[in-house]
Formats: sequence, structure tokens, C-alpha cells
Amino acid sequence: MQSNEKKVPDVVVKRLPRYYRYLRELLNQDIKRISSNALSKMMKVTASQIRQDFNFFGGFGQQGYGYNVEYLLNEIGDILGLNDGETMIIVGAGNLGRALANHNSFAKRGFTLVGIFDNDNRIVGSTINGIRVMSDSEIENYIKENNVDIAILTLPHAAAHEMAQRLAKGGIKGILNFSYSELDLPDDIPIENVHLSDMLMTLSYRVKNQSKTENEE
Amino acid sequence: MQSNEKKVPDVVVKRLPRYYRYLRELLNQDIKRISSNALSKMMKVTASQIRQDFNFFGGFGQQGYGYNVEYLLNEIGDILGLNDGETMIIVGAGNLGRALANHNSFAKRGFTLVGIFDNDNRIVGSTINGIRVMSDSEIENYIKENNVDIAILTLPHAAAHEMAQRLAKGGIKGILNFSYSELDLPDDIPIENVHLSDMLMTLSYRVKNQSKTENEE
DNA sequence: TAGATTGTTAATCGATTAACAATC
DNA sequence: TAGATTGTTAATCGATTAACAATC
Repeated sequence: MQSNEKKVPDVVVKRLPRYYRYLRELLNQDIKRISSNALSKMMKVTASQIRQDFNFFGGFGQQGYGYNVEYLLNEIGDILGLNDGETMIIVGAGNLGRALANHNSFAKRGFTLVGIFDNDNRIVGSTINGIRVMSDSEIENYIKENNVDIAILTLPHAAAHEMAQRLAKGGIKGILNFSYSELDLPDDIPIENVHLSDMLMTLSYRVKNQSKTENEE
Repeated sequence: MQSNEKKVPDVVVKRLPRYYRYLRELLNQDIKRISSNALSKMMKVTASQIRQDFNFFGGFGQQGYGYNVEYLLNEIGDILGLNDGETMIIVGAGNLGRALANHNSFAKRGFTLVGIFDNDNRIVGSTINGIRVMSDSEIENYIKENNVDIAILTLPHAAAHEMAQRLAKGGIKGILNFSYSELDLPDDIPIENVHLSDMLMTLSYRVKNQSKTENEE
């Protein structure tokens, strides 16, 4: 389909979920159509950028009318793979792993949590939010046999590296990495890093430099 | 100090925590000095970018020698405000709030969690990781009286908006926002959004388009 | 048809990379 | 001093914004 088109820049891909969120909100409010201009005001970006972004995927609008909200929402959902029934496992049933297992917003977006893995035998066999906790000794086979798409890695620093290798060996297709370390895997396995303390530090910088930025001009 | 210098671009600020992480690792390995070139290879960025980034803050190196790891680490820590003793509260003691309260990596970076707030009277008065859970009816006053810097907002969508207003009224200086919605606050309060489902969607896109990207060239 | 708004090309802006003189 | 490596200027690249012809 989108064969000989140029690769979509990373910045554009990162903006898609935000469009998705705003469009979903519009749909909830029963708004049927929206122009790039109206959307740009809501989202505080330029209308130009919106049109450019959508046109990386072929353009979903109609001159003189704008964009049909429901249609556009579905298209973006498709692009993001929300309708592909992707499956996930959580690796590490610590505080964060358990919180994410109970976090139902993933399921709402079409991602199905199929298993939770941990090395602590005291919790292996129990269930979290209805999902079975399994021993991580079985993990490579599990991924292979169940064709798991995504692993959410919430293991501590020390264990994360080795586990990432095992996930790769099992054939995982992507990793949402919450561990402090960056994983060193072949480039064909996409990794999205969620470094919470990085974000806190960035925020801290902005808090610290807020007044200065203000007075600037 | 850095008075009439130009504003540091956001992309540069976002890279600082990553430098911090790598430098910390080098220090752990007892490495005293590093050149931009050696660091660039570790971090998979260009040496030029590293030097440019550091020079937004005045340059921390020495010609012919490189950068002193410990010195550079401390300088970046200073820039990020890690030595300012910033205080935080967590607002919302649900799964995610509790997980973050138990997450000690924040404390390791110099951020002190001073309180947790919730509206559920069954847990108000209990402690999580040694921190008292308070009723969120007191929150504006608490922020004011204790001069709280940062709020970590883990409330569900519906409640997050109103709470953000109250945090602002109390004089919060920055918000790390985990709620699905984007907050609509005056520009002088920095907000860092952690939209977990956005990241999962971006990852999903990359997984879906991996093979295509591969075959490209 | 006239008005509105897209899709798309062209212009601008900013960020990244390259190059090299300064200097430890 | 010679070699190494920074700090910084200049060149390139890519992303954003502006403009407008196409078209619903």
C-alpha cells in the first residue's frame, strides 16, 4: 500500500496518539466533522502541521469540508495498529508491573494482556487482574508458542539486560521498557523507553528555569 | 549567571538526563575522563551534538583532555536541579500512585516525597512506603504551607482536571501528569505528560512497520 | 456557482553535523 | 613541542510554517 512513499518521520509518529486522543474526545461530544484550523486551535499546533502529518498517510480530508471525525479516528487507529489484536506480557510483577496489569487503559486501546511473568515463586500461580502470573523460566517458550507481540519490562536495572536478551530470543516484536537501563538489542526490535526519573528531571529543569524563561523577551 | 545566553532548546534539555545516566555509569566504573568522541560511541549520537549540547551551558571540558566525568556529572545534576532538595507529593493513591510511592529511584535523584493525597477515607491516615496518606481536601493548604515543588498526578481522567486547578491554586511549581487527559493550566506551570498508552501506541506503530522500515533502502 | 478547506509546493526556521582554529 | 580534543563557526539537513492552486 504505502509502498514507495517516504518513511514517516519519528516526530510525526509520536504525534499520532495525541491526534487520536483529541479525535476520540470530539467523537464523544458527537462532533461529526472538524477542519484542520479548528483542530489546530484545540491542540495548540498549526493547521499546516496537522495537514502535513495526515498527508504522510495519504490524506483523509475533503476540500471545503474538513475531516470526518469518526473516519479519521479509525484511520489513525489502523495506522497505530489498534485493530490488529496485539498481545502483551508484563515481565516483572513488582509494584509497577502490578499497577500496569491493573491499568485498563491498555485494553481499551486494543492491546490484550495475556500473561505476567516473575521469578518469585511465592506469587507464581496467583492472578493479577485476572491474569495468571507465570515463572519467567518459561518465558521464551511462552512468547514463541503464543506469538506474543509486546513485552512490558518492569524489572529492576540489574535483571533487565539479561531478560531483554531472552525476550529477543523468544521472538518478541517490541519492548516497552520501564527499567532504568537502556537495552542493547538488535535494531529490528523496537524499544520504547519510559524513563520516569528522566521525565522528573526534565520537569525539574523546567521548574527551575521557569521564571527565567518568562522574563526572557 | 547564564543571563543573556539564548534559551536552551527543549530537545537539548530532554537529552540531559540521558547524559546524566551514562556519566553515572562511567563513574561507577571508576572512569575519570571521557572524550566527546568516546561518549558518542557509547551513546550512539554524534560527538558534535554532545559538544554543542554542553556548550549551551558554557562548556565543561578541556582541550586535549576531554571531560572530567565526576565534574561533568555534577554540573549536569546542578543544571537539572537535583541538588536543590525539591519536594514532591503524589496525588491519587491508586495502583499507579502507590507503585510510584514505592519507587525509590526518585529519591535517589534528590527528589523527596513528602505526602500522598487521596479522597478515599478508608486509606487516609495510612502510610505507603513510610509516607502519610492525607485527605485531598487539605491539599491547597498543604502545598502552600510546605512549599511543595512538584505534584505527581495519578488521578483518573475525570478527576484530574479539577485537581490540576487546585494544585495550581495552591502554588505548585510543576506537574508530572500520568492522567489520560492533558491539563489546561497557565503556561507558567510546567507540565510533563506521561501518557503510557501513547507510548504503547507509538511502539505498536513501530512494531507494525518494522519490516517495512527494514526493507526500505 | 461561491465559499471553504484541503493537499501540496515553496519558504523559513531550527537542529544536527562537519570542519577547524584555539588551546590544554 | 606535538598530539589530542575542545569550543565554536559554517554547512547541511530536516522539520515547520506559509502560501496557494485544486476541488469539494
